[in-house]
Amino acid sequence: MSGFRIGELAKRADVNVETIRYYERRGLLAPPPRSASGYRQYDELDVGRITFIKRAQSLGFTLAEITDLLRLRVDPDGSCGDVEDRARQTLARIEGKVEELARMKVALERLVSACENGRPTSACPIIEGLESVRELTT
Amino acid sequence: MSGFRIGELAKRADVNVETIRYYERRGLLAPPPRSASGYRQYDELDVGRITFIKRAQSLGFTLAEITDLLRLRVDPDGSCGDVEDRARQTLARIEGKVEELARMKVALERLVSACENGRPTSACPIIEGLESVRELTT
DNA sequence: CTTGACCCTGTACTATGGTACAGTGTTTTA
DNA sequence: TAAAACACTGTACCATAGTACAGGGTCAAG
Repeated sequence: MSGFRIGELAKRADVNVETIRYYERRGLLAPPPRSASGYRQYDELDVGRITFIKRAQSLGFTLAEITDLLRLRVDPDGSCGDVEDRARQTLARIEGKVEELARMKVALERLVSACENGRPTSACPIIEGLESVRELTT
Repeated sequence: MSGFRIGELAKRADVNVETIRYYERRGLLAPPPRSASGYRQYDELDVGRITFIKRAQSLGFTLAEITDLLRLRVDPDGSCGDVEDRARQTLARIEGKVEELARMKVALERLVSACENGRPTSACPIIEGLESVRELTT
């Protein structure tokens, strides 16, 4: 269970050292234990935490939303109605995102197949692709 | 086909007027025709364009990437190998995003069901849900 | 026992994606 | 026919998410 310092964590999670300290300031990462000389001590779990933050970000979540996501948990003695609500809201957002991605996928696949057939496409096939899908879907 | 001005477009696409002018400066929207007095003239298609930009953004694409996406099209006389490549790369990214969302979904669903059972969860169920999907199998 | 590679805090700067005027012209409406 | 209401350009400002020092301490290797 090797502990390591911030530079090593930055390397493993493929982010800047300053980004890690920034996440700590923002409350996305809990202040880690310190060595006798004051160096931050991390472990493998921290790599996962940062990777999660980066992925969530690439899916269009803001750091504020991710902060909230990371705090979502069922408390042993707290009521959990609120947690459940927020989790369900996020689930709904995720489903919406998946649908949008599916639409973009169809539009891009059409573009690729137009390519393969050597057919030119309209001025904006992406948007038109999305619109024609909507005709079929709704 | 009713043409309308920037304020009306902003209202229909639910964005700020300044955002539309900003997108034009950035090259995300082509400069529209102007009225005799110099007012920008838009139509329904522009609503779709802006809606697309907003959605792509919420899926984690940057304006630079969206600009590229919007320009993706098969040219009548240009070679299309490059267009196809870029479209395929985007398709791969989209598939990756869908997978990540699916993982987040599972983690959140587990959280909700832990909630329903009144069981407390660990310090960070979201990340742990993503990492150890097999243990505990709800 | 010093040099180089790290780490610390604190503060300043940057890029992206807008937003908000200021100063001026145009349209609509009371 | 005047005053809202809207549009124009240009420039300045803002929030978010980092990134980059400055000025200093720690520590292993040579």
